[in-house]
Amino acid sequence: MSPRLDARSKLLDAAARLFYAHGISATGIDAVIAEAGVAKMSLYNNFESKSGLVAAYLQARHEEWLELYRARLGASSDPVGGVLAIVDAYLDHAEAGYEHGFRGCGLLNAAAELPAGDPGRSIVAGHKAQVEDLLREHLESLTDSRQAAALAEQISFLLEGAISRAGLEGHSELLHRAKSLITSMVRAL
Amino acid sequence: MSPRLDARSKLLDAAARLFYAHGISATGIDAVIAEAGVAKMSLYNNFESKSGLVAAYLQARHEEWLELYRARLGASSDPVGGVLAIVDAYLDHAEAGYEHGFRGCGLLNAAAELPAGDPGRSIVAGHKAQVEDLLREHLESLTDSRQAAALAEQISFLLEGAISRAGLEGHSELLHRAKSLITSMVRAL
DNA sequence: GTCTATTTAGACCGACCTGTCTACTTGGAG
DNA sequence: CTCCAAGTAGACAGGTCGGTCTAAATAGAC
Repeated sequence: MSPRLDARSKLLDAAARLFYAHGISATGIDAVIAEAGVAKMSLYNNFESKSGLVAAYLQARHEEWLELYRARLGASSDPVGGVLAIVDAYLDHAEAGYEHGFRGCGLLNAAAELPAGDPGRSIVAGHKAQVEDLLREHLESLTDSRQAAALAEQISFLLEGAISRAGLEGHSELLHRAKSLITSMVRAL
Repeated sequence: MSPRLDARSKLLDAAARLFYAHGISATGIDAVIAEAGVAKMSLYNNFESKSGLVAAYLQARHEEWLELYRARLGASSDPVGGVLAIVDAYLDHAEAGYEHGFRGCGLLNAAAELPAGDPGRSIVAGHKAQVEDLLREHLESLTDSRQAAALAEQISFLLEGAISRAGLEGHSELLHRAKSLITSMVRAL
């Protein structure tokens, strides 16, 4: 691994921890490089600016979720399992060890503090749309496409709400309740 | 109205606009007093610190929602109308004129950028819990208390998710879709 | 008209912000 | 061994942050 890539990944790891725990604008450059253990110039050699680091952070969170999803999907590939893999990906995220507790979806939290026209908000909106799309694809194996689309929207709302509420409470219990609700909805098809 | 209270309400109005549009940590003291048209010392005569202003802002958003809800509730007081009054309160909020577009629930957005132990997060969690409680009370007139509690949780998740997604897209369409979904769920009881 | 409480504008403080620059060290490829 | 890209530590700049302070203006109570 080239040292340049090494510094870059150390910075992304540090940003992931600090941005998630304390928020983006509350986290300064100096805190990120101290947590990463690299020099300030290594940040500016790998990213255009703090905004560039933020964009990379958002992209990494999206890809991290996709990997959790794919790992869950590998285990079972029937349509019901596919829907539950999406829920479980969020559960895995919620139950990963966080220094300061679970605080909800990192992407949604980031969007909440980005200004109205910021490109980062599009990344987040795209992630949420993709999740709904994956839900719809699995559901189309279980019912007609009209109902699949409606159910995908409904389940994505349920999931989103459960994650937000769970993040406010700091633990994953509400997310488990959403999972059992979604499970019975999908099994009834 | 005493001038002191006048300055206080001008500050709260300005904070409401700026905190909602640009986020809390991205909004400086100087921006708030410029928007309010008052002197900096008027802020510190009325609030202990910026955190004090933020806490008052959160409280005001909660009370603002309660007033929207009560106004909607006055129109129709059957249980179904009670549930829909809650949804409509959020719709009224979403469709109020915002300088930079609808950006979701101001309370949830604020919580997203508050650090883990901040008392402001408890205010937000309390608001969400109270909304679920109001839902449950209305639903208990329509079904047994066990199902009322389960449905209240489910509807609060749906609402929360729809608001977040709608905020990402900048308009209230998704919230209308959630309303029609909730309407048919409640009418079926 | 006088007194008192409040608001005003703005200077000021130390801390922190993002971002740049320099000068030195390191380590792997040829 | 040499070279060079990448890393290092840290000073530095210009700006903004939250918060304090002062002195002048103002307005209501008496």
